[in-house]
Amino acid sequence: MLDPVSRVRRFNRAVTSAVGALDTSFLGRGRPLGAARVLNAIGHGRSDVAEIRDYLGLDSGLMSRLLRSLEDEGLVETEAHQDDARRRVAKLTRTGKREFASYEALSNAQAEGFLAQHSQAEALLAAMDLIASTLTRERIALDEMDPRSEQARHCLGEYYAELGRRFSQGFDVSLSRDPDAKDMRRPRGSFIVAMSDTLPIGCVGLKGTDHGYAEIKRLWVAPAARGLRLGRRLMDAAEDAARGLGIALLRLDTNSALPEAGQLYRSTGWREIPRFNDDPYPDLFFEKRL
Amino acid sequence: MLDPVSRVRRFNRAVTSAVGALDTSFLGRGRPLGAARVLNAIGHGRSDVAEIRDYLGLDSGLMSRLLRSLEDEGLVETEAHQDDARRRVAKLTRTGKREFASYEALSNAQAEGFLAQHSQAEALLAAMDLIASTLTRERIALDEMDPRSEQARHCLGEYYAELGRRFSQGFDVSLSRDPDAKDMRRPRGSFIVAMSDTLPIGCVGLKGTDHGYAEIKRLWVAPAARGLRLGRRLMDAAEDAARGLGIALLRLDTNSALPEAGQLYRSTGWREIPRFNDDPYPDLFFEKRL
DNA sequence: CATGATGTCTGACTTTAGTCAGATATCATG
DNA sequence: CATGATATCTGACTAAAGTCAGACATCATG
Repeated sequence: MLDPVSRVRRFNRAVTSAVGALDTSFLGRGRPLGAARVLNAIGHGRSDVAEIRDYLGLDSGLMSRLLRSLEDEGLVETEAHQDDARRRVAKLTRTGKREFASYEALSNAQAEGFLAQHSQAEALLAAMDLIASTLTRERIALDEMDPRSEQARHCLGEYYAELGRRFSQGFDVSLSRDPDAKDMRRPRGSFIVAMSDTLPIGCVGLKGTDHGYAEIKRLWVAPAARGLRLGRRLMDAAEDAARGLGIALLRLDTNSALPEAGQLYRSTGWREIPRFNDDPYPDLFFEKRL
Repeated sequence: MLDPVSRVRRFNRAVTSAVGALDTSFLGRGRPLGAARVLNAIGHGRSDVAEIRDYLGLDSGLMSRLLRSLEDEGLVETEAHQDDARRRVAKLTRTGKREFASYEALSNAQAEGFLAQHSQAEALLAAMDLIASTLTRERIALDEMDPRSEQARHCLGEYYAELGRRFSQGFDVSLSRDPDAKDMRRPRGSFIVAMSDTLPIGCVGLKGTDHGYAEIKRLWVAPAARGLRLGRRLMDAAEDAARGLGIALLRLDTNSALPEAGQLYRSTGWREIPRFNDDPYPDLFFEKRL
């Protein structure tokens, strides 16, 4: 059974039984799965009852009873929301935090055990990232962030590392015109990170200049997220941000060693123009009027 | 959240919710999940009631009732086992087969939809194969097969393709000493395929000769299964087969462009020897006394 | 062929999950 | 401050899954 559909279904079977095992491990602490899921949702920082209900897809009556049972166990306390006394916020008690930590330890041990099965953990992780990104594709959020934020810095680091691998002469940020963070923050510009769940998987910078145009910089998509047309989404978001800032003309530079980038630009209304800066790395220059 | 454990857990979350969605699609035919799972197990060729119960992890009482409900629907018939009238065998009626086909169509459509999400389906499939092989690692079966079987021929085809990619001069089977299938069948030799679920993911041949030794040929592990120490398992199985055939001396040839193979041989008791054949491709020769 | 083991079935349960219709308190609005 | 909307809770239910003890037929064995 080697056709694509069979391979996907083989994966589904493998994963379904693994998920079953994962569930039963969550049952190991003498609490039904529903209650365990609520406890863990609270532990992971979801405090609003409606938010938890929504996240877990529960009926309000069921949710209420699950919360009550956790309260009876002394793991959770609820109180009215500060701004709106109809809403309730749940938080863990000291015992609840301990219990949550046990679940966390269980999950971590499980994850470590899985990684340990494989002598090439990095390949395994890359495959998992790819699949998780695909599965959560429609939930990839493009968030405007400070270019100095942890998520942005992670993306930039990966971006530089990849340039270093793909440029025959390597890549040294200090030789390139590294944009000032201030230029990629409102009101001069913007920096957008694509987040899949908690993992940053792509970014793009909009860098304001004093020359009547803004530049697109640092477009990067994680290997795990390629093929999802995320580059296009990031570019669209950057252009939207530019319009919002009243910018009418965009420019960018790139390198012919990154053919997929050039192709993306050409297919989305960018026009090749002559060199407009003296950065040593790029050899292709584009412009787009919004 | 970029550490390995967080990445595994992100994958788990993504996959858990996807599996949930998969389950609800199985509910779309107006039958509880338990009954649907039994019906599909039978459709996939599991006929022994005990086997199904074991596969699905069901209590015998529950299993019995689920079978009864499928019988009441006219989808399944049971009869006593030929050799042992205590055991029961279940099979699908004509209506049952139609119903099973509907589930199959649903699963296939789901798989196709998933593949369509991704513009680089081959990368996605490779990642799924890798994870499925890892998850089902302990269920990888080493089966002795005819070297002409479909599974064996698939492995050999992949093996030749990989040699073609990795040898600087390419690889042409007709120039190499392609072993006769008869030499890799009992009683002269053996051919072993590693099966993960329905997917062949590795092979090794034991080729009998008339020179007082047998040769190990065609050791191959699918990219999706590398890192699981499957090469070692295959070699162990081949050596066991050789012992079973009363063979006391093994030889093999390989190429220094395949360093992982040479390392495996050296670390498992093989000793380098001078060239013992005139095949143009190998440049390294090993021997092992059993 | 008696005996204990095995595989399935039935009856009588429990637990968990989920649904739905109100009840109650609070909020936003005019 | 009356009114409709919103968030949560309670009570009363159903469906599905799972558990357990014992009944029954059949098998392997000495």
